[in-house]
Amino acid sequence: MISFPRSTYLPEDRSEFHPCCRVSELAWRRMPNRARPVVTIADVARACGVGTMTVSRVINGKKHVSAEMVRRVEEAIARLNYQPNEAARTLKGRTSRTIGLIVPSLSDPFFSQCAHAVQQVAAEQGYMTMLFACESNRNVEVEELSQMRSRNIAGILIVPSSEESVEQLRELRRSGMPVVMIDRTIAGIDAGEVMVENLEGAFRATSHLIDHGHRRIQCVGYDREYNSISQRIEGYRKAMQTAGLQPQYTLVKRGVPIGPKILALLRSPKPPTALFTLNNVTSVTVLNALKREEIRIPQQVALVGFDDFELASLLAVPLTAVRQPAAELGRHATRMLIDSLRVGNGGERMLSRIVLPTELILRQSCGCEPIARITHAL
Amino acid sequence: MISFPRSTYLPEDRSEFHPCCRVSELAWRRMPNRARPVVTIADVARACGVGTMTVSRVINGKKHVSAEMVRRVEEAIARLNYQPNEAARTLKGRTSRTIGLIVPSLSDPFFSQCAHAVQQVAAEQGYMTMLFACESNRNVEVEELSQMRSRNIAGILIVPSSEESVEQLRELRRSGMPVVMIDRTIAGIDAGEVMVENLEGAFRATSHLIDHGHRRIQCVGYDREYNSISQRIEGYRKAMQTAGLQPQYTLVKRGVPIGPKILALLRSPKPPTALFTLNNVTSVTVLNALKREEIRIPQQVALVGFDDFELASLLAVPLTAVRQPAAELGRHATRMLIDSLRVGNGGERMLSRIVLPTELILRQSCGCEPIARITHAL
DNA sequence: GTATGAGCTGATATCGATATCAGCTCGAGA
DNA sequence: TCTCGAGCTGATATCGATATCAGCTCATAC
Repeated sequence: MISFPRSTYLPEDRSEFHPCCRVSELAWRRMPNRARPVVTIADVARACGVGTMTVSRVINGKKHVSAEMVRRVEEAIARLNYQPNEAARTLKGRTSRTIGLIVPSLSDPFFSQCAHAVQQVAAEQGYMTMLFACESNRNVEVEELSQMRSRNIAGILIVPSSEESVEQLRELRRSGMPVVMIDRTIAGIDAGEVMVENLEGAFRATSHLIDHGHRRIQCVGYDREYNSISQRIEGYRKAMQTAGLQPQYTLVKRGVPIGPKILALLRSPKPPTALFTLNNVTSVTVLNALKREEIRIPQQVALVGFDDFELASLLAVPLTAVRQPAAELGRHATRMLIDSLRVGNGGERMLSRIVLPTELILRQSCGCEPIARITHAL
Repeated sequence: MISFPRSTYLPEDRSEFHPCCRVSELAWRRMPNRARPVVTIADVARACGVGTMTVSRVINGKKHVSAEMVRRVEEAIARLNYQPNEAARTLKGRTSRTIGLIVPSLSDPFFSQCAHAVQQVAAEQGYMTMLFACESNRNVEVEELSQMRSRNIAGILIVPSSEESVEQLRELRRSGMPVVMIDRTIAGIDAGEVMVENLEGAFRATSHLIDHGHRRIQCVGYDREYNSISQRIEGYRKAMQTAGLQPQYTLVKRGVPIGPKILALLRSPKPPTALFTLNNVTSVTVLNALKREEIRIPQQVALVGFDDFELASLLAVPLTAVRQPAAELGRHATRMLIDSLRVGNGGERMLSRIVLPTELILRQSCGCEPIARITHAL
């Protein structure tokens, strides 16, 4: 083996916090606040020889200020590189120009695409995005919601992943905080909703397998804790029922390995000839299991998944999947939230329900040979 | 085709902002601030019949308060569901418990994993994460950095994607704001750095192809605008040089399609027998092009990429790739930043340089048959 | 010539939490 | 008994921006 130079590399040293930083909570709180030299509105006012209100008016409304004065103040602002202190504005104005985004995870491309869109639309509209990833941990979600209140968040976008936070959310709504739920909803909360046509997408996916001549189609996924999953299950059931077929489910709790169950099922006397997976995590898990056992798709078992992803077309067997418009979801939700912030006063009127269509992307895992697209619109 | 019920679906209505919301910037600024009923420290104090300072002491230090008083105040806080107003704290204390994270994009799994780790570590340490995705747009990055100052961000984590922001960053550093650069660095800025062994990883990847008997190995990617890419290029060059081979580059500017270039190259008289792609976007682009032309990997051309991803093993030809510890990168950077916040006063001492090792994950695209792992440590 | 009001500007109070300092109580030591 | 200090508590000022209102100037109308 050829050798080569090494660069500085010190992972052990830093895998934990620096020793001098392991201070008690108490000591940490007593930490002196760093005094950063800041240019305030008073400095700008002094520089122009005017009062602070004049400067404030220039920064904001610009009404009732002479053109000459605007010029002078703007020049001083530029010269001093003044920037208004958002904390002070927030304190006075009661609401920050910041929206909170709570997602279960960012490792899932569905959520990260969604988050990306949210951040972009918000930025365009002058809002910052405070990001929270709760990793489906119930307590974390509750904690995060309470943090939001602390920080005078203007509104909340949430992919709810815990029934525990119902109480919190309801209370936030009562106090006038606009909330938009994305991808899933929690019953009993008067908030905006942006979802996809889960039932229709699942119906279409299942029907497609039926059209391929499959009769024993297994519905596979992680339980029905979210209503979006329930809707997909219902779409599957309806498609099976319509075709006079018996629905079959393999639904497990989060954390239970699903691969072995499917493999066992495929070795049973009357194995399913096709699988319908309820989300992309399930699809990938199942694909991994099938690959390990070298089960051929779609010859031995066909597969259609809910939720498409970028690399689906480059897989060993390109995956047929129901594409959800993740970025669109985020965009619509953000717009809805900001709309409701603008009309002010809780903006109840603006919080509505949007349901976006899905699209069945035909690739090879369902048994289709040609690559084609069927738009979901009927 | 079987028909099924449709749910409410109104995308056109909402593709833009609601008409009533297209207010001028002026009008929007004059929007009345919603008056939200808030429980303040004064309410808690009144409820206990004590002064606000006593309550403040209970919330924070708990020194110099009798046990009985602590009990009474805590009871009142719980009963009233009081939460301190972060804006007020920030205004008084000059620094918020919020860190800013700037990444080029969240659609790239490398960055989204990194962001996820950052958010988690920060949350554990009582910090919120303000997210910014600049989409490699120079002006946006500059704008975002100035927003940070406005919002009294405690510190900045950045995957820098623009030389334009050098000036901004330098000024922020001067004013005592801790900054940690992730994955890439910009010269001339005195900030923390958390990177991977790019040179070594690329050297190893290239050497592996050489060990497979390849002589014409093409280095493919999107220009050298970041130093991490430059280091990878240098690692490739060094490996080629060490083996007495001639390095060959296909480096294009962002936005230029790279697929056609590679295909043209493969049709030339002396085509490369192997490709080394400089990041995962490039790998995927090249894989797409090769698939379209049905070029077999590794028989017609072998491929090793820098940057591994979750689905690499499920691809038509499982990809051999240099794995970067994305989450580790985020974790270390966040720890470094928070360390430096804790020691306070700019925390210069704590801002150091960390370089993490990479790992070459052997799959089939390089020509290796068995699936095995070679740890990068030498 | 004076009244009126429109247009512009600044002094002051305010948002909520906390640093500072002064005041209070109580027990120990002189 | 008096003093002193330790321990606890509250009044006040402060952070930076803005709402409110008062004051000022000037032109027009009476």
